[in-house]
Amino acid sequence: MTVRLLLADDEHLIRGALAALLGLEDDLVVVAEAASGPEALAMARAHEPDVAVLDLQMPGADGVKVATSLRAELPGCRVLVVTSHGRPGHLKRALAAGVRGFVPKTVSAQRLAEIIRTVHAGNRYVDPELAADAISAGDSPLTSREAEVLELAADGAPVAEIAERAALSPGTVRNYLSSAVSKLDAENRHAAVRLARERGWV
Amino acid sequence: MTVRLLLADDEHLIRGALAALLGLEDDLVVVAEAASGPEALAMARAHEPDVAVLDLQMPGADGVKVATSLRAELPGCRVLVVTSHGRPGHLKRALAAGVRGFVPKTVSAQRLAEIIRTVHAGNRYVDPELAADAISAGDSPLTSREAEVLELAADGAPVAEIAERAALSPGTVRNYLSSAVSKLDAENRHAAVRLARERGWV
DNA sequence: GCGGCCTTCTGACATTTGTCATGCCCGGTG
DNA sequence: CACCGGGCATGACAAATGTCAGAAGGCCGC
Repeated sequence: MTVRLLLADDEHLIRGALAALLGLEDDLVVVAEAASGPEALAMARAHEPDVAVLDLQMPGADGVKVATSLRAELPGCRVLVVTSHGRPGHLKRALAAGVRGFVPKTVSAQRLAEIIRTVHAGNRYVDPELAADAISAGDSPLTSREAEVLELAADGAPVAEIAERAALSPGTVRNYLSSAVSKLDAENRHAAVRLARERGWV
Repeated sequence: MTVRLLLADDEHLIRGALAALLGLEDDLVVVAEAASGPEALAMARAHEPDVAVLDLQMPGADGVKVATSLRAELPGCRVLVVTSHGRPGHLKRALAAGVRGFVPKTVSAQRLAEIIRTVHAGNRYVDPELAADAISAGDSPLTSREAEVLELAADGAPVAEIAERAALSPGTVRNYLSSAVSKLDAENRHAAVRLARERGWV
């Protein structure tokens, strides 16, 4: 019994190479490839694969967004996410989106093939190292507004602009930033943004 | 006549897949693989490949640093850099380090094989799109101190800390930051850092 | 329904940044 | 040699930011 695969990754080099390698396994067959989020969705609808192997960072819509849509449209399609930068928060969000497997790109193709079979069999697989990171990083201590404001502060915008974009008073924005900074034990808002990014909380 | 290759990339998945695909070409043979900068250097010394295919972002030492060392130790070894995020400044630095080819990971393996041959023949190859970006981005308008201070400001450290780490007076640091911000036409130092990063100037 | 937490605001204050003018020392260039 | 640009500094001022206290409304759980 063969497993029908969808591969989605914006890097042609990797996608092609992966397709070739996985295709060598005689129980795996790559039925579709995509280079962006929307394309991955379209391909999934058209080919109804058994397992979708998605890169986390793609133009258009990231792996988690695609996984969410896929979950709704093709419940029978298992989703496996592959990523270069394993941030703890991403793992959490991916699992919440119904993703069945989460692995870093540092695994070998051989290993990936095994994991694809595991996922196809209905089991879950999460890279042990990433899982440990996610557990040790814990949950975000930020309230939703704090996270929202912090995100708006990410590109170095001044308070006035953040306030406008969040439809809040400037004073409130400063209060949220201040509490986020103290919760994250950062020196200032910019360090806070960096820390929250590292832990995948924004 | 076969071309002996060194592959260096920290992502096992990609490196392995690439090795397999390039190995299919009958005039290419992968003689060594590495997962980090230092390992790449060691492998190069041990196997003396004709062409080294290096990822730009690797633990230990990045592709450009490795290329520089390689240039000195193995002048006969051509260097080809492959990257996911094609920042204009990186291209410039890579060429300055004696790199013969610079391509994004969005090319196909087929295309990469051709480029390897091109580079091995002594020619240069730079991805046209990246070249266009590099030209339109122009040279960095920052003096070396401005760039240095901006880099130290990257993780959100306060002026006092930057001053200490750069062995400068706080006032001087602020002057440099101020001039960098105005040269980059940014709203504040943090936006300036972001812009400089995007253009590959830090 | 009371206590607790989140959201939202205001006002006040200390600190940090951003900006500008000005000055000195140095290495190169005409 | 005189001049200029870059590196480095200081001092002063305005603006932005960080911190704190206080207060009102909403929602949830007990």
